[in-house]
Parts: sequence; C-alpha cells; structure tokens
Amino acid sequence: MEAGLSWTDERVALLRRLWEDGQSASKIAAQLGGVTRNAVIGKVHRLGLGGRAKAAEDGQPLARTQPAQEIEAAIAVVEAEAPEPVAIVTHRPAPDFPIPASPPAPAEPVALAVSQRVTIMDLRESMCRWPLGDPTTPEFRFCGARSITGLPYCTHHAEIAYQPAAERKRDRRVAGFR
DNA sequence: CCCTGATTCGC
DNA sequence: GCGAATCAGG
Repeated sequence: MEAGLSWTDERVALLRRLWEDGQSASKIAAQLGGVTRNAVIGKVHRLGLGGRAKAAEDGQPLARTQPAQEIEAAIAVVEAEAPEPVAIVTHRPAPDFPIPASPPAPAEPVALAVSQRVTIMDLRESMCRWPLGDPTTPEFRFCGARSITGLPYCTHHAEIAYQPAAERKRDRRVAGFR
C-alpha cells in the first residue's frame, strides 16, 4: 500500500472527510502521508471544496472525541472501497473516551494475545476498529483483532469502550489506549 | 515565528 | 492534474 502515493479514491475520500471535519490542511497532509499541506490545499480546491464548517480557522477543530474521528475516517475509506454499500457500523464511542495523544503507559510487555495491528487499508468489517497510536502519523494502526459480531471492537477493546456507568464512575478506565 | 488557507504557474 | 512557491492573514 505504501507504493505510489497519489490521489486514489481512498485518499480523496479521507481528504474530503477530514477537510469537512474542519481539520487543517497540514494535519490532513500528515495523516495522509506523502503529501504536503500545499498539495492538500491544492487538491481541495481542484475538488471544488474549499468552503467548510468554519470553526477550525483560529479556534479548535469541531469537537467530537479523537477516536470518533478516526473511526469515522476509517469508515469513510471502507465505504469508498466497498464495491457496494455494505452495512457499516456507525457506533459512537463513549463520551469520556481515553485520550489517544497520551497513552496511560509508554509500552507494555506485549501480553496482547489479541492484536494484529492493521492499517486503514487492511481494516475489514469483521476487524476491531480500535485506534492505536497517533493518527497524525503513518504509523497509525487499528487493533484489527476479530471483532465481536455486530460491534466494531474485539472483546478486549469492547470492554474499554462500553464500560458500564456503574463501574465507570469509580475511575476504572485503566485499560487506556493500547 | 508559529500557524492558517488562497493563488499562481511551471511541470 | 499536481504541488512548490508565494502571498495574505491570524
């Protein structure tokens, strides 16, 4: 996949998604990889975009949790890839999702029996969509383990994403972003 | 000086 | 069509 970078349908779909989300050109460029912000801006104009929900110009990007954005971006790509409209899971993570930018722990001894790590290109409907790493880098991956049927996550990450309110209120969100 | 998008124009 | 260089602005 790291072959000839160009404006493939997938990359254009991701570009559209992120741009309309209010992401800056430089951030989009970083996320796409292999292109500069100028390239992104140029493409945006050629696509006839250009106007979007102003809010990120000098303020913050439109809210929404980070994971939600990555997941939506992934879904956008998956949709672009799919030959025909398949039933796509449009789950929204819990409001108080763990923060991706600063993982609880730097690294752990890899006790992960469930984690293949896949890029956006290899992510399939049956795979866990849990984001791993910094989405602004090319190293960004998804968990990729077998997801629970009907849910976007594997058993492990589903536990984190769907914490019962009862347990959650007593900060039981140790599992963090791994 | 950091960043933002907009425009131009050689390729 | 593409994107570096450049411009204008915060």
